[in-house]
Parts: sequence; C-alpha cells; structure tokens
Amino acid sequence: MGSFWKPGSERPTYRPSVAFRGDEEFPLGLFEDSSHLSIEKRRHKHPIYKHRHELLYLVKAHAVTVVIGETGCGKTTQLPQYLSEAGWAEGGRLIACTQPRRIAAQTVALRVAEEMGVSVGAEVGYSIRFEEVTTPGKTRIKFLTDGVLIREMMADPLLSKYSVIMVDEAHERSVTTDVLLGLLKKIQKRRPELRVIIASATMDATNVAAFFDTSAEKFKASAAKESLPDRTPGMISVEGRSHSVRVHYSIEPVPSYLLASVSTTLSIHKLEPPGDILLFLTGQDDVDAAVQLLTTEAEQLPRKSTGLVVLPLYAGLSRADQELVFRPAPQGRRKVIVSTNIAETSVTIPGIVYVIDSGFSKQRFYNPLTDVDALVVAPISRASAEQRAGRAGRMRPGKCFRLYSEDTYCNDMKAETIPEIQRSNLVSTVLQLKALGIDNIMRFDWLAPPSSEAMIRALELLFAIGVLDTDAKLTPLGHQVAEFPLEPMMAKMLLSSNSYSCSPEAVTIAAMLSVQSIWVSSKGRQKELDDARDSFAVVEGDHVTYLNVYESFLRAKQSPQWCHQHLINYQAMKTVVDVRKQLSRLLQQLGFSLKSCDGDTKCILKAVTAGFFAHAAELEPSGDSYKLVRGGQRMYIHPSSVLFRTTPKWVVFHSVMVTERMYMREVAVTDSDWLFEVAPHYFDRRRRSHTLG
DNA sequence: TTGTGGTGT
Repeated sequence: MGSFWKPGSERPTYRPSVAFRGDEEFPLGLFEDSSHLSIEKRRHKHPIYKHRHELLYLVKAHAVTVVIGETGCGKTTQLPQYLSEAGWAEGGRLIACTQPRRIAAQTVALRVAEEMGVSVGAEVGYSIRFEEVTTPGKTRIKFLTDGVLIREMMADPLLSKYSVIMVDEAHERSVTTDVLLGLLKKIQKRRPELRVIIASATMDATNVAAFFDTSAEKFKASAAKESLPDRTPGMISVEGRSHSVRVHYSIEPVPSYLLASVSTTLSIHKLEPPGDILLFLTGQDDVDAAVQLLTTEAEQLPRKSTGLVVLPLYAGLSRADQELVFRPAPQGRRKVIVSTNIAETSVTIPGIVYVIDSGFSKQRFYNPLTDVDALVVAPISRASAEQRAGRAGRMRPGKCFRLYSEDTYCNDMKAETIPEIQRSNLVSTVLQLKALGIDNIMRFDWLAPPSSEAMIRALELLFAIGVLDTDAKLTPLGHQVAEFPLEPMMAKMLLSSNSYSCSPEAVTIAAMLSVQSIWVSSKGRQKELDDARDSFAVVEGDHVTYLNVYESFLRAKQSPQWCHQHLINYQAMKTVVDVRKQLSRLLQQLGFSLKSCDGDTKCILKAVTAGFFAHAAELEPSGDSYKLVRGGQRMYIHPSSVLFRTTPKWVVFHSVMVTERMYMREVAVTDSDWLFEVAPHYFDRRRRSHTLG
C-alpha cells in the first residue's frame, strides 16, 4: 500500500499548526484523471420499467433471479409492484422485500403505497422491530428488515405465506443477509415453487448465482416437474439513474490522508464550480480533527460569502447534530460533510458533487483464537471505493478524488470487502441457526463459510452457558434464550434474574446495553462527559450505574431536557424504553414474574454473573491488570468504565475491544463464590489453574 | 493505564 500506514503501526500524526492557505501542499494537479476507470453512466427516466417484461419472465422461469442495479433504478420500489400486478400476490400469498435497515424498510413502504395510491398498512405494509404495519389477509407486498424475516422463520420455518422473497442490498453482505441467503437456499429444497430475487448494486453476481445454481443436484419432486422453475439462476442488469462520476487518483501515495483530505477540500473549494463536498474518513477522531482544521481554514478565507460550512457526521452524534447535514448551505456557500462510513450506505446526503475518499475505514475483526474483537483502520475494497464515488453522482455529474494511486487501486485493494460473517463472533448466529433446526452448523451451506475455529468457539460458549447439550442440541434453556433478541449471554442473565428476584432490573440492564451509546459524543467535552457519567456512578460497576441512569430518567419523567443536561442521548433512551417493553413481554410469556429486588444490588450482580461468568477476570498480583479466566489474556478496565482506577478482585464484563490494549467495556464487580455458585461445571474444571477465592 | 466504523432481532 505504498506509504500508507498499516493497522497496528503508529497512527499518522498531524500538526494542527500546519497552514493550508495557498493549498500548494496538495493541489488538484497532483491528481490524475483516470477516465477509463470513471463511472460513466447515463440518466434514464424509468430504467427498470424498460425491463419489466424480461424481469417478470425471469422470475416465472427461474427459482432464483439475480437483479443487478444500483440504488435508484427502481428495483426496490417498482419490481414488487410489477410482481403484484402479475399475480404473484394472489391467493393470500405475500411478496416480501427485505432491507438491511429499519428506516429503509419503512420509507420504501411509504413510497410504494403512495405510488399505488393505497394507504400504508393496507395492500402495502412493513414490519420492523417494534412496528408491524400490515393487515393480515389484505397486505400483498411487505417490506421488512432481514432480521425480522429470520425471526419469522422461528414460527414458520418454510416462510409458507410468501410466494416471492426479494433480498435487497445483498452486496452489503451483512451477517443477516448471508444467513438469510443460506436459509432460503435450504427452504427452496422443500419449496421448489418459492421464488427468490437477489437484488444488489455492484455485487460479484456470478458468485451468488453459482451459489444458488442447484440444477446439477438430484431433485425429488413428486409433483409435475415441468411446472417447476429452472434451478439455474436468471440474471439481469439494469442501468442506473445516477450521473457520471469522474475519478481522480493521487499520483503519489499520500503520507497522511488526514492532511491530504483537508488540502484537497480547500483546493476543490478554490478551483471547482459550486457543489457540496463529502469527505470519507475512518472514525470520530479523524472526523473531529479534520473538521477543526477545515473550520480554522474556512475562517481565514478571503470572502465570507464564498465560505465553507463544515459539518461532522458519525453515528455517535445526537440526532439533532446529524440532521444538520441535510440543511442546504446558505446562499453562495459550500457545504463540506466530514463523515465516517455512515455516509457510504446508511445516510444519503443530497447535493453532493465532490467526494474525497481516504481509502480507509474502520472494520471489525474477530479473532477466534483469542475470542477478541478488534476495530482496526484498514484499506477499503474496490467495491466500497465505487460506492463512495457513486455518492457524488446523485444530483448531477460529479468528481471523486481518491487519496491513493491508481496502482494501489488496481493492484493492492481487494475487489470486495470480506463478508461480515467471516469477521464476526458467531455466538448469536449459531444459536439462531440451532433454533431454526439447523443441526449441523459446520455443514450449513454458507455463501462464504466462516472459519471452523470461529464456529467451534461459538459452540463451546453456547455449551458452557447451558444453551447446548453435549450433542450440540438445544437444551430447554437454549430454546428460551433463543426467543430473546439479545446476545445469548445477556439472555441467560435475564432468565437467571428470576432466581435472584431482580428481573425488572435485569431487563433494564439488558436494554441499556443493547443500545450503542447512552452518552452523547461530543468533541472537547470529554471532561464534562466523564463528570456526567460519574454523577450516576456506583461501586458495583457499570451495569448498576446504567440501572441508576434509567431510574433517574424515569424520575425525570423521561424529559429530553433532562437528558440534554446530563449529556444523555434521548433517542437512545427512548429505544431503551421500547426494548424494555419487548423483553418484559417475552419474559412474561415464558411465565416469569417480574419481581423487583428493591435495591438489593447483590442480587443484580449475581444475575449478571450468571449470564457473563465466561467473561470473568481476576485482578493480577501487580494490581493494574486482569487475567481472563477463559484464555488467560491480560486485560484492562476501559477508561470509560466507572470502575476505571478501581481494582476489584473479580469482575465480569460485557465486551472486549482491542485498540492499543485489550479493554473490558461495561464491567461489573463479582465474587469468586458467586462464580462457583452460578457455574460450578465451568469453574471446577479450571480450579487447579485458576485458584478462585 | 485513557477512549466507541455501521447495521439489526
């Protein structure tokens, strides 16, 4: 990768004192225009309409149809309508269209309902977590998140109410998409008449088509074989509605993508016609640093009227701060959005004409040998680079400046991002598959198989927490755990809370830990944030602290102002309220009573320990680090924990994240006696090597 | 000893 720094090496430094005025440091002349690699497109008014007959023919003739077409070509909004008109939703059967994101499922449903002139929830509906807007017997087209469809399979393993299932945005290759595709292939063996449509923007379609090509397999169909669809997938490509994007590469590798991105932004501002700029960096740190540098520069620009409006964008921002990026810049000014990967797929900002691509993103990597998740800055794939470039061509022809050379693009970058399933801890996925009756996980037909080490790790943990038996079959507890939309250890904590009479408290803790961040992130307010957190802190650790935050939120009558005052994310707290309701209902359905422990925190800690004993760690004699019972790695309490700077002898934690060190995040105090009490089978074996107590 | 790419049930 030329002079790019690699994950694990020292981060590139920047000097905020560097002046970019004059922009000689990185003028646009240092980019080369590579027109043969430009994304050349023409704008069509109704691209998918032209292919309507061919599409309908393919779906009728083939069990699987792969549709390649970028966002905006109409495959999501119009194809389900064509299918419905062609009679695929008759006889009470539905057409399903899955989306990776809640908001997409909802907005697409609203748009299609509007186009069809019906009200949403009638002929066209959607189903996302906490919100089912459909009418049984009336709804013909249903948009849903792929996670919801997998949940539906628990009650209806063959998805018998659907005649067609379209999996949209399959190129994103989320864990749920990959699992769903494997499951659909399996379902089609039992339901050869089920039609599957895989819709994707830029995916390597031949790969997916090959996966679904079952034409060579022996096929036992007693019914009229002639009426069954061809088991060789059909394929069609639909041109998009976006404009051409001219791609420019850096002639030389850049020594610092952060510095280069700042000077490139200033060069574009100086030399290019009006149009907003989207800059892709890796994380909150980078984004905040670039915003600061650009803001300083913007203030020094000669005329205020042609100034820059610089805005950060990342998931940790409050909803209000995120929404600022949608506001048009004041007349005559140019907007610059400095963003993480959130702008690559999740947030679409109108009016972007220029994209600057650093070539990097943060990616999660799970190491099954150490059982640790790491978040590392890594080079993006060519597919990801194309996706980023495409963000410049939604309004009119645009330009993309890549802060890496054409040689790097062609020779060093991977064609596709490694599918998430191969970078993830599989505990939840394996349990889900087990609950769906997939007995042999190792032989599940994966589109991209995860490593056997990762699968074995997951099976080991599920066995340790009593969810699987020695034959790797679900235990009665396992069936209950699988009912919950939670990580298995968290669900185990919840189910154990009944024995300790603290279920309402455990429900709150599970809900609080389910949302990404309760605290708002905001640059330069770290001290304030620490103080806000410390005002709720208790000696029992982060779990009971979260309980304290939630109960204070209730006492404050769920007030947004109160949240703002305490640097708490109001949206996140509203989600916690919804999750609590869902979890409480599930517990009650299983016949558990929701009996409170009335402030007896020992009960709460025992319940937490019962769920997370496999994440127990003991203070090392040195007194500054911990040793993980399972694996023996050295770990540290994360600085964001209320237990940072304290040294309880035993702790259990929710998750580990590696940066420079291995950090335990969300840590609770525990006790060696409790560990024995909740998991004698687990600790007895290790007694000799880990003398508890 | 010091810090959270993005989704979702």
